[in-house]
Amino acid sequence: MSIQRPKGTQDLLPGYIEKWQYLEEVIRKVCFEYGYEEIRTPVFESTELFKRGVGETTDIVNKEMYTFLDKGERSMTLRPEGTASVCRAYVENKLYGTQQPVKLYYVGPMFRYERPQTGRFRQFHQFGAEVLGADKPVVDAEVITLVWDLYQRLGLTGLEVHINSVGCPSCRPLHRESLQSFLDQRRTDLCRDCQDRFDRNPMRILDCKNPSCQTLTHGAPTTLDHLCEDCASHFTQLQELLEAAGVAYKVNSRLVRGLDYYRRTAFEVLVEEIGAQSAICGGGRYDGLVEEIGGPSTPGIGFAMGMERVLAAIEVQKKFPELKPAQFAMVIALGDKAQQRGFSILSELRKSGVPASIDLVGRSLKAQLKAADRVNAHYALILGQDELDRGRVVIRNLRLGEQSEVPVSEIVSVISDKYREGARV
RNA sequence: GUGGUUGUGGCGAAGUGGUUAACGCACCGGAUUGUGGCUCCGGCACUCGGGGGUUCAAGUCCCCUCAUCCACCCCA
Repeated sequence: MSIQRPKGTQDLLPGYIEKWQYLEEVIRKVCFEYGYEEIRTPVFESTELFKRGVGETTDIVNKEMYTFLDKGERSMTLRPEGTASVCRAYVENKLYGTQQPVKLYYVGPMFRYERPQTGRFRQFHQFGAEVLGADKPVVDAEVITLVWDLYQRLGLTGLEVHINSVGCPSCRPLHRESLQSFLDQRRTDLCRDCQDRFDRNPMRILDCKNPSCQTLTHGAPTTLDHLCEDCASHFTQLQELLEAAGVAYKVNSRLVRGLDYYRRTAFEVLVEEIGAQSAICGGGRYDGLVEEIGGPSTPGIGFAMGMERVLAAIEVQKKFPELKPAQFAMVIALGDKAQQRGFSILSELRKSGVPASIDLVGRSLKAQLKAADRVNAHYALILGQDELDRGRVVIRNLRLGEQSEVPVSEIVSVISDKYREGARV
């Protein structure tokens, strides 16, 4: 058997790539309007960055990273997410020395070694945004609003925006303690994973999907019950701002995101209809991350959106606009002499910005018209020996099935005029 | 890492052990000689994912393997 693409990767072919281009276009537009600028960082980084930035206890670092040694024996890793890289770039390029906050976004491939399934790939794509250097609740609100706004523009419905506050280093220990004492006597009834989590990261038990863990944690103290004054007011203000912006959110006190760095605000956007992997966006505040990576103490918040999943949602909800690429004109030349003339006409058309093509494989007139039809061309410019002798070109309107003749010298201006008029028929 | 699903021509899809492996779509060509989208006709598979086995005989049964898809874990 011939070589095939690696498991969990995909070839994005013409016919579908237009949908990606459309999504990227909307993303860039929204980001521009919100004043976010693009950043591009390497697709691989020192392994250490992700160990520190994502967290040693996470599944991503423990079992999902594409790690390799380069020829200089340095351990490198294909980026599993974007936030760590953006923070690294912020520190390395001393963006903390510029006007704060810094508002950035990125679009690109991420890599995670996992078993593929619906909405999950080994190479997938994320759109993400990060705001570094601002800690007020408005920032959180703006970021969530951006996400919401983007989904609105894409026409998506039935979305659920879940928000929560996981507290900060000063209030989280209190929650941890009270949660542990709540669960202590039923500890052995928890699933195996949660028994591990009990000491390591008990908060995650709240988020466990195992039904028995869910009943056991029913009525358990949540982080919201233990927020310190600052965190509580931050969360309240966030909600007020989201209401002001018209974002339909739900407080979900069991929402605990997987990455270690989250602080205070955590949020997630879910859609049904796209399979078991229903989260199309996840994010939160990470005020300690930049420092963890060796930079100055800097607050930060951001999110990552799975583009494949967003596209799947747009697809099932049938919200893609008409995306039909069309060649405006097809030059149909018969014979070598006509081909030369036709080729020169074609090149003039292209110079004036008209999308146009010519037969490249020596097809018959009939076959060329068929081909013109297939690329949705508006006009066929027919040039044979006959026309050549008389210095004229046949213009056939393929939509109407009507045709007329025009002198060769005028053909380019006639067609480009029609193109500019945006001729629909 | 665990569980299940599927694997026939470019795509979709028949085929319930036995001569030349249906059909649809797509593609290419043609229907009195230079005009498309409809219709009609014709062309287009020597590994039925790969390997091994059972049998007189296997796409059809068994084993192994690879790939795929779906689900769990976790995540976007």
